[in-house]
Amino acid sequence: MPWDLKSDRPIYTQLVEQIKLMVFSGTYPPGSKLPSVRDMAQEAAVNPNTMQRALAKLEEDGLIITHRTSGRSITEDASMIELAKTKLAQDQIFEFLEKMRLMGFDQKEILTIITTMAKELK
Amino acid sequence: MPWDLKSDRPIYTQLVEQIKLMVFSGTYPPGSKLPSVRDMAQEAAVNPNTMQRALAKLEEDGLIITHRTSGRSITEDASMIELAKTKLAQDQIFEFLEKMRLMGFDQKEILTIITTMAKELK
DNA sequence: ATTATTGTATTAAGCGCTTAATACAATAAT
DNA sequence: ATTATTGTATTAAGCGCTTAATACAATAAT
Repeated sequence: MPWDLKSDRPIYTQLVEQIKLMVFSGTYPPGSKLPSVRDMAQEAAVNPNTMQRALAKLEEDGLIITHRTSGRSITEDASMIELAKTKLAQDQIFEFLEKMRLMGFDQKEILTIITTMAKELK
Repeated sequence: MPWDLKSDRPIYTQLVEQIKLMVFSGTYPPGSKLPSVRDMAQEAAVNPNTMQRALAKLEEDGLIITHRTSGRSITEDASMIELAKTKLAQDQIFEFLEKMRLMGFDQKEILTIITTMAKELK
């Protein structure tokens, strides 16, 4: 099942984002083992080099740990994951509110629209 | 004043987005004249070719009209602008809600977080 | 001990984006 | 009539991203 990748942004940044979401949602719990670079690359239908680049970025951020020859795993630090999750959520909201503000919506309108849509999604 | 451009996405798409926001917010009202490609390029601190590309995209979307030698202007069709504005807003919200859902937040949490942040921004 | 799997590195090619330097035709401004 | 301004087009260069094809060292699995 190839992942949902658009062409309007570098692929590796999208991989970083999607893997982050999987970590935050518990698809890959703290301490769990990740598939190999090659397997993940095939799963996402990208070149291993590109997946490698995404994983390297995640390691740089401290979310993932590399064990030289036995693959990679998610950090054991659950509170750190929780922190990163909260930060991502806040960044998303801030960016969204800022864009809506620039479009000329005021707070009241924004809240009305979002509650309506949230309910529609069941 | 150079515009706020990041390096994680093509510049021309960011120009499209920012110009759209200016149209939606009324900075450039329906029917109003736009500065020349060269002027806008200098204002945003990008190459004229890049700005040209952004403007061509906006014209393709019908938001802007080109008058061969007397520059460009915003469409007179105010209702069409309003429609595009609403669509952009909904797309933003949908994308945001989807990302939050993938992170594992439920509706109630999302609404709590966003109302809190919206109030903080005054 | 041998084999398979791990992350990692390198090289070459192709692609789109961006910039820079020009040039041109059409026409608005003078 | 002349000049300046408009959008537009072209060419060349550089850059980062992505892929493909390999290769290697370390070590887990057998």
